[in-house]
Amino acid sequence: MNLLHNLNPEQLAAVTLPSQSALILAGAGSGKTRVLTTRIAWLIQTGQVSPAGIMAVTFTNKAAKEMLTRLSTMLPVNTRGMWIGTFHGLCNRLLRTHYRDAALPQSFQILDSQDQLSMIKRMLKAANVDDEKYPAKNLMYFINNAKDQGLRADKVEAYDPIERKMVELYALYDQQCQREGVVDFAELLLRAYELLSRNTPLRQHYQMRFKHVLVDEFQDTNDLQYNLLKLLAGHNEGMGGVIFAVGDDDQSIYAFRGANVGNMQAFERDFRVQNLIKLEQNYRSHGHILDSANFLIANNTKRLGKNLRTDAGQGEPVRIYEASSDLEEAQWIIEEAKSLMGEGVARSEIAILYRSNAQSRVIEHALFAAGIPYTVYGGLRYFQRAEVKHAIAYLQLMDNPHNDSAFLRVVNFPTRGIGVRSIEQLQMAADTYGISLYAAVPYMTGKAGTSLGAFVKLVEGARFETQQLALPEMVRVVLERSNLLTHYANEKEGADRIENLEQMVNAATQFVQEEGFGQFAPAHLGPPSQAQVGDAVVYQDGIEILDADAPLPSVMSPLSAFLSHASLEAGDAQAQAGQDAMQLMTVHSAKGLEFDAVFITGLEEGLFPHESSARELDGVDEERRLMYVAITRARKRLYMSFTQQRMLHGQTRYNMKSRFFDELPEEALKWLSPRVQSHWFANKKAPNAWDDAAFRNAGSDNKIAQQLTQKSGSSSSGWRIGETVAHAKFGEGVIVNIEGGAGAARAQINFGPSGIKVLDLSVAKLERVSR
DNA sequence: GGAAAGATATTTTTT
DNA sequence: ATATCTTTCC
Repeated sequence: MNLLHNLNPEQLAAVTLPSQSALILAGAGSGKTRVLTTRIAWLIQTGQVSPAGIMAVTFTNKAAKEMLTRLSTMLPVNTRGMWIGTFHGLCNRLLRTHYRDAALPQSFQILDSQDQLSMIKRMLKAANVDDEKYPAKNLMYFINNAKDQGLRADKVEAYDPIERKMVELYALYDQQCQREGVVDFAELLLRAYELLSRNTPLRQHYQMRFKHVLVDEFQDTNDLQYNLLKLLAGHNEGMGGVIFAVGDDDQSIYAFRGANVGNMQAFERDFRVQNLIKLEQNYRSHGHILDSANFLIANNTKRLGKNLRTDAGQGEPVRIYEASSDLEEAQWIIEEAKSLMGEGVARSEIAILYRSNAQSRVIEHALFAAGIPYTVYGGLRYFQRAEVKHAIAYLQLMDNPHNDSAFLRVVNFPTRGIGVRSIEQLQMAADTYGISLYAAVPYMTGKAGTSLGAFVKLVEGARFETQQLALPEMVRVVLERSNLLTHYANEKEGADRIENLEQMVNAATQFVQEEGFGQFAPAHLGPPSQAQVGDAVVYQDGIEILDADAPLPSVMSPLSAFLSHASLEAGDAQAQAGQDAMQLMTVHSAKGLEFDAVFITGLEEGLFPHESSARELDGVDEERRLMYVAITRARKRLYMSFTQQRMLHGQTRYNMKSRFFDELPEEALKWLSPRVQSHWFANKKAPNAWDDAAFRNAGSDNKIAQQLTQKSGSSSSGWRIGETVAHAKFGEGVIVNIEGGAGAARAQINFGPSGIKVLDLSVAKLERVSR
């Protein structure tokens, strides 16, 4: 079978590049994943590298899985042992293998964001810190931010007393984590980075091993991730590691969580990239859609530069609708969606996108009322649910009793008469001796001592009893001994929770099978020693290196592995009923997906671009990239909508239409509601709200528009709240409020950049812009 | 220990 | 409007 079959010239060039670092600028829908996986397969097939010499990094488990699946269809190799995974997954593997060198306990556990926050709250309380002045969330952000930049507390520069205190608390937090044997997400990466940078033989070992490092979504890397990659490639040591980075600066939408697009330019410079390949052939969208995307994104400066092209025809125009309210916007979406489904478009091929989650509600209501099946992306994932986290906490305590977060979560759940008072005492004892809560239990006396002692016995008993058991049975026993099942059985609404708990046995079974734990030593042998596995233990300069060919089961117990898995892979959201349903999601979560038809909703100033983006450096550029991502999700049909009036935080808001409309090519658009001319004011043209030609051209589409057009009344002044008007000095604005009766009416008008003005309607010269 | 009332915050998200 | 967290009261 020929791997290179059906690749276009750019793709082919990228796949078959010589062994040098390269940057692949891969536009939306340009076959990025295909190039990445084919490159790996090609390198292996041509004998340039063995599967063990490859590392491929992604950001999400989904992307990693996708890569593995595709790779195994291309090559007859066992992908299980390969180093393909997320940054966090691979760092976890590295740290498990070298836990001693990384100064971690063998069964260290991973805190998810929830655990991290609760741990910080606890720490603030214990340290008697004013949580008004130092909110736990801020501190968490501060700590993660520092770690994402590779900075320990002693390296963070503090410029004021507040920051100095935060740094102090950061140090305290790290100490506490170390004491408990837990690491947060950022710590996984930072630890791995420090491990490799301090331990030269180890670093060199991996540098020699990974001849080719491939990185997906490179524009999303943060500073720490980039530095880690540099380290692995032996960038400063002439180790000749080769990085194949694939990314798209135009789709960089995660600056808010530390992603640094600048890494792309830095990479080009640092690695003297001679091979910059642009994948600009788009295989997804029709012409008008692609033109819209190209036009829009051209408004961003600081681009590496890229223009997508397609062989598909122009296709349908992008349809735009101005609704009178959010409710009516939802109504319109449903009408259009129904007509699409009438044309044979599957429900699951229709996506409704919004900038923020709060917008989904109205749409959901409308869909529900119309009886159309839909699924909302996001929401609680399986391993995040309270009952599942409780069960996990018992397992965590059995594997590492010093995890205080786990301890506190279940010490009195289900209730066993251990109240706040007892916990306070216990906490004090733990603080006094600098030990974990679990370890402090023996110091407790009296009634508290008895009940806490009973809890410890419960955990120890469960551990003892399950020593001989395989993971799924172990889970089963824990569910029963913890009394979680009985507890929820007595609850009114406990049925779903019980089901989720039972589900955990299946999750464990599946995990054991997929990760190959079944064929290795059962749990009662404990984690197999390296000698038992006998797999490539290398000694260099007295430092023991378990070669990473050793699969996961040889470096950790099934339980530890399962707990890692629960933290690193939170699982799916709702048990998705397999039925054909419309897809609702934020623009962010739509990244990487594609649909036949896409609705981009709420295109209003303040919402999209979001108002908070105005405050951030290059914030609007990022919003524009977000819009670019949204547009490029669509294959055949694209709809955009905005509304004059919308409920937000319990208040009615009147927003202007999004500036992004002015950045789209007119000839690709079809305004379904009476046309709002762009830039008419700047061009000194008369407003022509009722563009008759456009209206007539709208044809059948407009039946819906007409039906839905708001008929509700204008005020006695002749103007209506929500209406867009133009003023000679202030430009376009939206009427936010009208005060006073006929004759003496004044209007509050939001002119966006010029602010909100109160104008006397009998004096001010206003022009209608729409309707 | 748990329900009820009051306070608070509300962009985007993965690991 | 609403969800979530905190305080207050039985």
